[in-house]
Amino acid sequence: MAKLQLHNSLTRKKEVFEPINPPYVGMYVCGPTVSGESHLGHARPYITFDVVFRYLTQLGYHVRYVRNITDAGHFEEEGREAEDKISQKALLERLEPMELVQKYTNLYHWAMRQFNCLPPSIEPTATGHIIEQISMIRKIMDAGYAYEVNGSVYFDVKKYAEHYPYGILSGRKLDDLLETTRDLEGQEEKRNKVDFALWKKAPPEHIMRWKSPWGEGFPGWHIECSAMSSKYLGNQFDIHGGGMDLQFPHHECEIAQSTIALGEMPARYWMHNNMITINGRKMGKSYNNIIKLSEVFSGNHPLLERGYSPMTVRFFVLQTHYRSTLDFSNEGLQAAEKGFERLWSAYEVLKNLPESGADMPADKELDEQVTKLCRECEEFLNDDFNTAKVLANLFELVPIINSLKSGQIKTNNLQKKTFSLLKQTWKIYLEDILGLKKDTGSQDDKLAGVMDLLLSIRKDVRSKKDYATSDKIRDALNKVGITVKDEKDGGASWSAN
RNA sequence: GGUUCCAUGGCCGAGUGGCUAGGCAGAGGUCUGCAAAACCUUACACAGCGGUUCGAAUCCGCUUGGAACCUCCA
Repeated sequence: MAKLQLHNSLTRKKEVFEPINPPYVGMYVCGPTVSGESHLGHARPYITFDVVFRYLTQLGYHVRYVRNITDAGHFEEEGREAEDKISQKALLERLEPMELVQKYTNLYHWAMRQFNCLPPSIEPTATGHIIEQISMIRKIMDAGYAYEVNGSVYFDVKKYAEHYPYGILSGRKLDDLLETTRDLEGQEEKRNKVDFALWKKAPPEHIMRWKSPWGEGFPGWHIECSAMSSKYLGNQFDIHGGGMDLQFPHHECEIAQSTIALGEMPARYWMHNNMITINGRKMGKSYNNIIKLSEVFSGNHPLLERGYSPMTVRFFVLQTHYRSTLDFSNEGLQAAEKGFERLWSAYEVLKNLPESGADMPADKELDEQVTKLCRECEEFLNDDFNTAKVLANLFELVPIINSLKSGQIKTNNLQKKTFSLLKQTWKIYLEDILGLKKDTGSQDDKLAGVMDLLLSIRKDVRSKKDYATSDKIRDALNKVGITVKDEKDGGASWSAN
């Protein structure tokens, strides 16, 4: 079996994946800040790492997948809004901070279910781990790499960089940073502008606050991930994932914190997904170009021609390699929608084909082609999770599957084992690993019953060549969004959109 | 300004030296009462200029254009 290779941001190379304690794998992925609703850009890492989680599991690893919820709020450390994002918004919305956090956590979970993302093994919250964070800060202070000023604690980056490779992950050089970092307000307390906060003193109006050895305050921007990942996965674990925009400073700071407090780098493999762009520009609050997930689904947004289903979005994301940027467009989504529909209906056809095949394939070439296309899927995923290539192979199998159904390709053209390999491949890759599923339409049993009746009436009138009535039924159904397709054997199928 | 990355056919997107992924849209055909679907065939490409090589979308250099990070960010 080929080995799984993944691109390690730390070394900027593809490396063979070797877990620290096989068959166990620890994976930590930076989760959302639940101070607002998730947008399309957020969907990418969660879908990406869902596939990583699923594939590692498929390979037989016992994966502990930890994905945090940032509910303590990252404050805008340097200036402009020197206040906790969550509490600020809470005031505006006249909600309790935790009420707000709960609301958006629920929404986030809802969106993840829509995308068919498996829940992580542990989903720790920052507010639930204040003690762990404080204790980690203390270790860093004891080691002499952090200092307290006016009830806040900062990490001494300059000192750290004298002994450790600060910038190892992001390729930054401290000197460059010292030169180029802008002068912003609220920096006076720091010894150097590259220092970052481990603990922040809470101003009087700040609602979210906890007691600490340094007075009342709240944890700094980066410490929660270090504290929680080490608590649940150990000082060093296998994979740390997140968006590329977290590589610096967030993940670089995590490395510094863990190196001092725990004596080693937190993760061996770092994986970063690229951004979703819109008109070539990253989707983000500061660019004012975000489309919330609920808006994507409903189509209720000026940039959207209409809504797109969660599976369309998932498919759209998986058609691109996770380290490339993915540009949003209505055209792209609509192409994805059609493509996915075609792929999925072929899968349904395949599922309904009876197990068959010959002992010796009548068409050896075809048999080999099918086998190759199926087998390559594993190879592609092993090559840094190339979901795009897996989908391409499945698409290449679509005409073969459809022809098997229509009889243009006889089932004895394939070997029995090839036939079952084909079925297995689609089940495992499409459903289990890529995590795609049928879009849940509005169909219910009652509708299905009504449709059965209508189609059977229509079949009767067609047998009498009463095409006027036949077309009337089809046209009327079309108007309410139900498509009827006549099939060669005289039957008909329908689908609602 | 510093660091890093990208530039593929009408659109989206794989692809790290030779064997021209794939999807959507387009064209022609088969099937069909018609339609849809399906199936078959098919046009369209590697930003520009140099270089390395028997051979480059793929390696190197330059130019142009774009992006990300350096501020919260997936």
